[in-house]
Amino acid sequence: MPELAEVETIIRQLEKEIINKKIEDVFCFAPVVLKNIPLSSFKRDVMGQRIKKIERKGKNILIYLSNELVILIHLKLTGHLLIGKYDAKNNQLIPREERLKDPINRFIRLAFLLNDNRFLVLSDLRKFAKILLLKPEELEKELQSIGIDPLSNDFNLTNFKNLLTKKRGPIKKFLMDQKYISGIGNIYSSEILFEARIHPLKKIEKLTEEEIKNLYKAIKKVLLKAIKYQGTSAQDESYRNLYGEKGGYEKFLKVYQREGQKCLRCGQVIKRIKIDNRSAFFCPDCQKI
DNA sequence: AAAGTAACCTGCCCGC
DNA sequence: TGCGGGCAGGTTACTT
Repeated sequence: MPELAEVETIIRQLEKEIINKKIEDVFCFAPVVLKNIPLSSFKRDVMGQRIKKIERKGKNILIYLSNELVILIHLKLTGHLLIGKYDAKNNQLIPREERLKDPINRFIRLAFLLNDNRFLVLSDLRKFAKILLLKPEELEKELQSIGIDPLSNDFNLTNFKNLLTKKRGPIKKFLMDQKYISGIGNIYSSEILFEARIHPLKKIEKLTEEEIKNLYKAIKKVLLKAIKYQGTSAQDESYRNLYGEKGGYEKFLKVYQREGQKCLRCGQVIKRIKIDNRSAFFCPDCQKI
């Protein structure tokens, strides 16, 4: 579900909504989401703590607590973080029957009750999402293999070129590999390569100077615009922001999920191929191999 | 060491 | 109508 733009949108909304709130209670309906700690310990360590800081590392959401512990949430493919879905009258999570009718809320796996009587909820159809509770040193270890953030100041053309020398093979694989650059997934890798006019199978070692520069610019351009429009909800039950709203970037997608449709730049038919078992969308005319 | 594959799960859609 | 196969935004563990 979420890539950098979607997680960044959620982070900004979380900062608005839950900073300094206290976690009063935790309800878990699928303990499988807690990957490194039993529910009972998680509740013990988290209840009564205040939320001090929210951060994004790649696609990871970090919630810093007043007792120095950090909740790490990764939404994987179908996770949603939602706020405020609760039964105000009874001051509880909306009843199960009601939840199951709602396409997003029917998959609630874990809920935090906050001291403003709202719930922060993790919904996740496929149960791939993970929640970890970490000490600072554990967090550091957990994040050590996460690559540079493409929005950070350190992500400049020189550093980008250096990274490219560390890997060979299809450029799309490189863009999606979180240990080099963090935050780019299947949607934006296709969109970035279209913007840069580079074929997704183009080998890193065959990229020209100009292509590298174009790719660098395309990464920033596409991601910033995607954040501006609060991410992409490509399918019906896909990404939602903290308030359950869809993203606004779908209407700007040029190739992703446009197989068989005409390229908006040249009219050629958009193709889909498999790279590393993931769909890659591209224009065979605009994007050079 | 890099590359491929299965696995984690659930639901939907398509064709037969 | 039912069933099987393929598909889906991500990552990791295991095998070649």
